[in-house]
Amino acid sequence: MSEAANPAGPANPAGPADATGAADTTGPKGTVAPKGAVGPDDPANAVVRLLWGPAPKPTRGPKPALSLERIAAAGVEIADAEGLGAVSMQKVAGLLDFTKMSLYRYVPGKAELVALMVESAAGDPPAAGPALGWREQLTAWAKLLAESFDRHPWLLDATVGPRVIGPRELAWLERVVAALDGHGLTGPERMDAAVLLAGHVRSIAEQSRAAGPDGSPEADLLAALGTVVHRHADRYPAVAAAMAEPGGRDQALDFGLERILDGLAALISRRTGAA
Amino acid sequence: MSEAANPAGPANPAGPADATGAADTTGPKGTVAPKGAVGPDDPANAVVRLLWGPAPKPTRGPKPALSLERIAAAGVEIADAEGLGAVSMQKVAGLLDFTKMSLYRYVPGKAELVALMVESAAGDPPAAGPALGWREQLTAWAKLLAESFDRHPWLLDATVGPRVIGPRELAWLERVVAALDGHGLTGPERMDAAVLLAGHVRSIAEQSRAAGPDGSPEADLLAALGTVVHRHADRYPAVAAAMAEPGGRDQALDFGLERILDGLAALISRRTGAA
DNA sequence: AAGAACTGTGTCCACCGGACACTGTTTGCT
DNA sequence: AGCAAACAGTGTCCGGTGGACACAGTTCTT
Repeated sequence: MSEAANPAGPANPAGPADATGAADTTGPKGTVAPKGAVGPDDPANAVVRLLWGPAPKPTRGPKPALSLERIAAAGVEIADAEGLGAVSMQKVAGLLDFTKMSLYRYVPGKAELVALMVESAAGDPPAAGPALGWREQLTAWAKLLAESFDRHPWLLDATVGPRVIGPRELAWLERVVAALDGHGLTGPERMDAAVLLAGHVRSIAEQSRAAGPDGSPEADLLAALGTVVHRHADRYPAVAAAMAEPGGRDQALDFGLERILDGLAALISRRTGAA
Repeated sequence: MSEAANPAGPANPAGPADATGAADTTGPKGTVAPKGAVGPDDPANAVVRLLWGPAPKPTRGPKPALSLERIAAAGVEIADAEGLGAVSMQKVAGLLDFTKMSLYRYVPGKAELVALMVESAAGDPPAAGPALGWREQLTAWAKLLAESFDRHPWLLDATVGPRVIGPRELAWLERVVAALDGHGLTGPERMDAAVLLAGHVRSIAEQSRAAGPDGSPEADLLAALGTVVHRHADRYPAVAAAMAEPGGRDQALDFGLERILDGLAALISRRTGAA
């Protein structure tokens, strides 16, 4: 109880600034790492087993007092409140009244913790609605995904870079591909369409996070951008003019969505002959 | 010379795993931070001054031995070679044969360093070609942006989260908005179109990074995904079917681009009356 | 000449992820 | 019934990180 006693010791509400990415290509395991690079089972398959694997065993030692679910939930709680940068092993452990190292009995490392958090926070995709047309299905899908990003903005940070995707995330992909089944698109095209759609929702979520709720510190960034553009209006005339026009903010999601769906509709009607 | 002597001491080619985001909303300055939250000049305006200048002063002390350009270039060099996660103050300083703390004379913190790196690594957008139609301009723009992400994959990590955008980045935005001028779109619509386009290129770049060059460790992730999908083909039938189909990979960028441009063309022709 | 202003350095700190040896609990096997 | 193996949680340690701060050295202005 000595280490994780008071998780909020000194008065620093946020962790240290941290803008690093997840460009970990050589494997996080071991300082020496005698193995070549990616063995057949150790390096990235750990997270595969965690996300997909069967429960390891009903073995005999003492019963675990924790669970992957509780750990992931604690991480999500912290990330929701203070951002992904504030999620650390000690904070998560402290929230559960355990020591940091005990977490390593369940999770091989921080990357895997984040992967579990993503799976936990990503909701379920909309149910398969065979009655609806593909366009309605994809629209509902995009709106729901946007809500997910809105509820857990740190998902944007947690889902950059090469990583293993989990069952929940794959279920989202499945919904899109399934909705596009039987409209003349090839397999790769259906996948590409899914990426296109997800990418759009993602970038809109990022933009709306940059704008901030209203009086938030992020709002200053937007204001700063406005100031800067206005002050250099000679170098950026088109942007300055576009920003000067009044008009609906928060239309970005729908705008891009309509454009994408129009483009898909054009392709589909071209493929299926006519209407 | 004692601290930054041998930057590659123990044999760990990559830094520790790090998947944290940049969700720093309460200000990186000060452990106590007596100020409210975002004063009128201190917190985020530092990076604005850095990116948008002017050069602070031609003052009198000893002449600086470093420059923002050299520092940013060193950071870019490290990030290109080992990823953004490997960029640390000491590594950058070591590469320049300086001490870590000397960097803080030029750069208020790591976040600002990364911002400078982004500005330095982001190339220039294609020149304004008034002779070309909007569609050709946007196509060229997207291809060039994709190349930029391909040359510096860490840009994907460095450009997540709320941040101040720099002159180079704004120039990219300007090109898109300018290309769409005079085709019946409103200002916000032109901006939304830019976000749509940039988001697509971004997500494709992310996907192609996840796929990896060929025999890279990232390729294993893709293989793992294939295995997993195949093993759970009952739960993800549409994805399994789509992935089973042979067909062009690396078409994702063009596919989405064509869809988006088709969608924009539809809107434009609707707005301008006819073709 | 003198002093102000600035640059680069050394030392310190809190915190991070993680290794590892250790104690204590549980349980299956004999 | 006993016992040893297997497992859970802990404490301590380490290298690395971003950053604060006081200090020495250099240069320009007065």
